[in-house]
Amino acid sequence: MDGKETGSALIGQILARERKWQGEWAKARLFEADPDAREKFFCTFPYPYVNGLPHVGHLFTIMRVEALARYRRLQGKNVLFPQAWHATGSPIATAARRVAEGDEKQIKILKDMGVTDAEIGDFARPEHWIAYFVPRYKEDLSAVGLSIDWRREFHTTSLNPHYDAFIRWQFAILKEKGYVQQGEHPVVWCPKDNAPVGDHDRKEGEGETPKEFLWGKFRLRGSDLILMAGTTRPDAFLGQTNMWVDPKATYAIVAVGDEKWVVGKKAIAKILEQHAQAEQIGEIPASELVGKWVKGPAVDYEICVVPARFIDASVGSGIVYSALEDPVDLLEIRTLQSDPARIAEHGLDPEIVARLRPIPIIEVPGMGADLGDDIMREYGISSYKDRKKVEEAKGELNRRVFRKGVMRGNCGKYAGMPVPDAQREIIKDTIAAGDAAMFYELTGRVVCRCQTESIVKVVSDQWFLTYSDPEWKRQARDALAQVALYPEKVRAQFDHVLGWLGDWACTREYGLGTRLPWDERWLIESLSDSTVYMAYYTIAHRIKEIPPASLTREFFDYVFLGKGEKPALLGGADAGALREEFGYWYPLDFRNSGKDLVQNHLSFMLFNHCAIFPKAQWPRGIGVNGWVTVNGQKMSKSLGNVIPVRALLAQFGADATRITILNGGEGLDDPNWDSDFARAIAGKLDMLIRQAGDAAQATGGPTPMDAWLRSRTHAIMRDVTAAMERTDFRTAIQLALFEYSAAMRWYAQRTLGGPDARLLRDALRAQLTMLSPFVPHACEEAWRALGEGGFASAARWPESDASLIDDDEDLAEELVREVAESLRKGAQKGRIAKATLYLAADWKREAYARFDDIAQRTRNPDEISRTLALTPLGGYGDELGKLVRYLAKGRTPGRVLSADEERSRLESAKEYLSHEAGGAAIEIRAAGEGDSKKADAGLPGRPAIEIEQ
RNA sequence: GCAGGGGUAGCGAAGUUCGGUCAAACGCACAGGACUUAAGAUCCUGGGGCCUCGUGCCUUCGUGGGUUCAAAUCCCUCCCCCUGCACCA
Repeated sequence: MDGKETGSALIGQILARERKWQGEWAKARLFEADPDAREKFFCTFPYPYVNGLPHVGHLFTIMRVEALARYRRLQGKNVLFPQAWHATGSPIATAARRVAEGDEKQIKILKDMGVTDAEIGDFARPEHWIAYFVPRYKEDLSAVGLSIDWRREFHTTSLNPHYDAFIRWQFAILKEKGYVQQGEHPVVWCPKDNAPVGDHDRKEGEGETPKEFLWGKFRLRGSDLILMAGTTRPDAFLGQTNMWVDPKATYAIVAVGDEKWVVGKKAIAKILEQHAQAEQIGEIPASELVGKWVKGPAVDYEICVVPARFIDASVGSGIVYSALEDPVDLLEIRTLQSDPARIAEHGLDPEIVARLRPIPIIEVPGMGADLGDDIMREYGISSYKDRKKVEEAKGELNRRVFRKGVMRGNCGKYAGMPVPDAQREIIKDTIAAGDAAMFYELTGRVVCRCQTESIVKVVSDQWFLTYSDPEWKRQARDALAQVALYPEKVRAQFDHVLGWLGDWACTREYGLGTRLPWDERWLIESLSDSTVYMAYYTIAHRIKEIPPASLTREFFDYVFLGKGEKPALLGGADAGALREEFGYWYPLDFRNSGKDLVQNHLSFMLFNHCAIFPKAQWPRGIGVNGWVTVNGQKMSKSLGNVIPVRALLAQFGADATRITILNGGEGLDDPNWDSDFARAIAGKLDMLIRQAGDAAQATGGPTPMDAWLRSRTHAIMRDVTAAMERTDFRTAIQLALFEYSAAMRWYAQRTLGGPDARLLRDALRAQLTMLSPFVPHACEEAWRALGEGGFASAARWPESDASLIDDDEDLAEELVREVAESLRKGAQKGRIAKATLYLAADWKREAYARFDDIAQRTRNPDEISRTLALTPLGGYGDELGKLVRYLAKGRTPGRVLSADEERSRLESAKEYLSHEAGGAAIEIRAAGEGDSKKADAGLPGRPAIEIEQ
């Protein structure tokens, strides 16, 4: 039999064991949570999108919920851990359509997930994706041994009329409170399909989005024409000096509302797509504009229209305004100013042209008033022909202005504002004043699957959740203030997000989901139908028995808000029981997700709870974690290292998988899946079970080491408990598994195999209980081997008894450990006949104590020496100096044991020490006893050792 | 670019809040030893350099500076990695 087969036999055994315990738990209904007299704990993992199977990334996030759920259960809480499935949105619908179209790529994706040829056809129907993936997803999570109450399982969308009714209720309330409003919204649009082009529908240009451009209105003197100039720098309106036009172009005159806009001809289509009615009513050559005066936004003076070689009438609006700030503009105006022939040719007034120069409006620290000149000097630019340098300089200047710029005193109400703030304000003000309009450009080329190039279209009847609403934001901040965050560090990010979140387009035209109750043309978008559904879990198992026809506004109002009379239900269910159950479980105590959801889902959850529920029902805890890496590598489809959960289970079993993933990291760091660790841990778990069996057979009575083991294990229990409270599961595992086991080993060594049987079993029981959130199957097995009844998963979390924790015990064992180590080393060099231990002199102990005292205020070695020299210890001169130098290196001693304490500990450890020294005789002497040169060399906690061979 | 989080030994990862007990916990991997017929498991030991082997010296915590008697830890510069920047799950 080769190694491989042995391995697979072993894993078979492990899997069988795990299945057995999962069966036992189910039989005992251990995880089915119903309201009772106990304190409750309600925790969730966001329902996954069911277009695939769980992988190691999902596993980490859900395991954090699982570990906490099991921990709280052991603490005696009534824990609800439910799970449901998300099908809302377009990916499944799109993928199903592709299957219907026979798309090879899509079919291959399904086959890679184990779908057979015969089954493929079924996936043309979106609902089949739910029917297929939900049971398999559940199978995987069950095989992990998660303590989920599966009775409450459900899936989203209109395919589940109960949930559908719930979401319609939620939106009815949001609408009523004014949090859903219609407005304009730019979307990437296919002119041929006449439909939005989502990322999934693109042949080219994934991730490209519409970018804002403000078009400023520059009104022509003595005319009703308005020159439109696009800009990304509206702050520069305040320093505007002139207009640029393309001298060779002929511009279009377009009627927009009751205004006549002058734009490049290509811009007409853009106006049509992004604004209402527009009609070309004429045209005007650039030559008729050059030399004319216009009045632009945000200032009260007029500026002159000037030709520029770099302007292309087919880009943007075709017209640009200038503040003569950046190198491109500056170089252009200077070449014009030094070219009288060209000035004449365009019929410009040379004096006016000569007067054109920048108006400093922005202060950038470290730069002079003339930003353009400054940056050109820095880049050593002398001519516009230095194209590359000019572009670089322009970019750098823009960056500096945006990052560090502040509006100068001449900027009126914007004076003193950082540039980004000023931009925001100016956009708002100029649009409000009718002096500007917002337009969009794509950040890059987008091509629809139908081969047509996409454009930006402004949809005017899109529905929004108004997350920009100041009052709503204020409430969300309140909700954030009262929520516990794990880790607390993410609060900064949440703070930022709540401020930054704007209105959210919450409806879609295409996909799966719930129809907007008052405008059935629209589907509710997937991030918006999952914001308060945790409440639905509390009644999910009971609501299934109620006919959908009974799920009215009044029903949900009563159950979730306690409003109105108890409604009578079809089918005889009692709405009062649902109301009670909701009241018992809500609010949510813990929700955990990856850090990517902070900026949408988790923040939305806070907002929507504020909108719908009273403060007492707002979420209490949010956990956030990093992104899993696999054996140190980033996980990605292209690297092919996205490991499905089922593959991990098959290779390592549930327990090893569970503990490995949680041991991979904590906090916001990206956790790492370490296959080597997973392989190694399986053996350790078996050992735990064997140890439990051995402990059950042990018969010994009390030993001198018992106080130490109690102290040590209770200290670890205390620390594990603290780590669990912080959801620092990695720390908890390190302590409960490795530190705790190390303590047990030391105890075994020191008692030379004769442990106190009761203490040993107590200690082991506590360890198994602490480990059961991580490796529950092995713990159950060990639990029974230990002779315990019931389940480790239903045991009582060990409570640390502070009165048993004695730091002196550790100190004393440290001493033994130190001596034993020296003896072992000595014994390696040759047989030891006798070892004599010389304890430290009392003056050294006093020096340690005084050093410790002084170190409270200073660690400066000179100062400490000087202070100590003034005490009676000063008489030890050089020796004292050496000691201080040694201690000042950083070894702050803290407490030291007395000579008597050291002596008695070493006496009681004599047998052990002798054993470690290969049977040598051990003698313990006071400092200076006898005439060995080692006699005075002992230090507190470190006796000098004289070895005779 | 902006916001947030990171960069410590072959690898993973503590330590950074409050500067000094940090050549750096713990684990994995590796090496040596014990046990064993052997392998595995288990247990013990070791892992920057130097030697006078110690209460020794030197060198290290992304880079380069600074503050301090003392910096992985505080301040500044730069480089690199992760997440998000929206209507998408």
